[in-house]
Amino acid sequence: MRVKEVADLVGISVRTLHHYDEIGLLVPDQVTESGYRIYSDENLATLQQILFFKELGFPLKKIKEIIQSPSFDQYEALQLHREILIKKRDQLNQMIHTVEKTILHLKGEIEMANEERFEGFDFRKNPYEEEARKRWGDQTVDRSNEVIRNMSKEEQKAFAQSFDAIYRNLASLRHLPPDSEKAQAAIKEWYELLNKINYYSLEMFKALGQIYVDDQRFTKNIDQYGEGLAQFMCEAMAVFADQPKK
Amino acid sequence: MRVKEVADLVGISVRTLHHYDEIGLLVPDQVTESGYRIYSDENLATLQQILFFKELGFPLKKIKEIIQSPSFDQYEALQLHREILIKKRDQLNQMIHTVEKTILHLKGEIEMANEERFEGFDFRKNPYEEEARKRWGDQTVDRSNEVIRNMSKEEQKAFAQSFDAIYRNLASLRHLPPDSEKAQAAIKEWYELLNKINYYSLEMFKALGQIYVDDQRFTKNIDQYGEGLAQFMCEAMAVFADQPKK
DNA sequence: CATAAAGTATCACGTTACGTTAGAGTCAAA
DNA sequence: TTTGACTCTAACGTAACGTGATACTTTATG
Repeated sequence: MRVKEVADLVGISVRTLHHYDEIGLLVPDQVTESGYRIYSDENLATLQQILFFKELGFPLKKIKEIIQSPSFDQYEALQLHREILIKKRDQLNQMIHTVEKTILHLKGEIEMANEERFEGFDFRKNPYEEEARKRWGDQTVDRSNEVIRNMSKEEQKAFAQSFDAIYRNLASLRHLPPDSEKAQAAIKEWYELLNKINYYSLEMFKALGQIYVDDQRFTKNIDQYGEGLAQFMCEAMAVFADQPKK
Repeated sequence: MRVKEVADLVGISVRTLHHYDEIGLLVPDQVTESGYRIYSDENLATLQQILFFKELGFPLKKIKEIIQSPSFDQYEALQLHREILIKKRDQLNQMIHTVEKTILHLKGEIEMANEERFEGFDFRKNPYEEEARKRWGDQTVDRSNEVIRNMSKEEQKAFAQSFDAIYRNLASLRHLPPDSEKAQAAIKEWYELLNKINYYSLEMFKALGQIYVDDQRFTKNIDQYGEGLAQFMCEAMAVFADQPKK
């Protein structure tokens, strides 16, 4: 299928398909000698996933990460889609209820507080991002794991020891406030060590801390060094990332 | 209520509130001497409307037009909100069904065509725009009516006569194809006459033609000159607006 | 086969709706 | 009084296309 056919079938623009190709989000399986994009059935299946995540409010960059994640599984994604759609339907029922209450309020039949006006309406940041991260991990983490996998045994051992040392140090500091000098010094070491493996911006670093508590696998692993360490690190990493810029 | 309180209550950013004030979409009822915005309960009610239309995919510019339309009525808007929410809920049920079918397809239990993958998903342009236009009219039309109302009686009479003449001419041409030379010449006159009253871009002109058939009031009025004239004009105006640019 | 219209490509500026950062002023609580 | 939170304006940046232009390709028809 060429661009117009796909665009018409799906209800998006040709420009959108061009754009998705450009950014590597949906690359057609084939391109003719004259440069025409040919989309396969597989491309269409992927497009469905893309459009669904987009509908849920995910930025394209994030969608790309998700569907290209090693652990991404189409079947699992569809299960999530179904769950979320059901959740949204329930939310819609709540919204209908709120609007109905507002109508009654306008007719003077009931009282209504300002808070009630917005019940069921959720304008905050994409609430489904957490869900996706839990299922498909974080690309930065995945890349780090990849880098470590490609290290020599000696290098791996050296890093493992550094990891161990820092975890132990942090475990011994976890009774301190996350923003204390000692905690922050240890976190700085942690930040620098991670940046030896793979580039982490402060923002990524902070998000990683959040993953430590959100993802049971990380929490379990880290809390071996001391109960509550994952939570402590999460907070300390946020402080570190949020410190005033120099 | 000041910006942070409103932002936290509703789940939007302070920046958004600033932006809405800047573009005149939501202007706080009060501003302190130090320049602080103070939002009233009435402002919150308007914000609810704004956020709802925004959730439905309306551009802010359009939302502004709607809520500032002379015929905008909050009660009516809430009724529409309720209708649309119910529609969306039904659509969600369809989407759930489609996803479930996709899951079965993936498990090899059923066959599925490409078209079926996207059933219930609607990625086209805002489908609720028509609904809103029907209820709250078109700002350009409203402004034209306003201009005419402020004309002297002589001017009004002169324009009425010009309107009449063009309608009659077009009525006599409606058996021709909308893109015929004669039809297009008459439509050009119509375009120029309207632009004497109020500025119409080609895009607006085309949208106005659509209003002639969508809005019963216009259809009735125009079809007095000849059955099907509104439809004919709609098509001819679209041709005129879409003609190659010179 | 020739032609015209529809389809397709790339390029690049424009649009919309904020997000983000910076620097300065204001408010409220301790 | 001090400090931290809040608020303001200004302005650049970002994401995701929309739009218009120009040139090449494909398809259907006479």
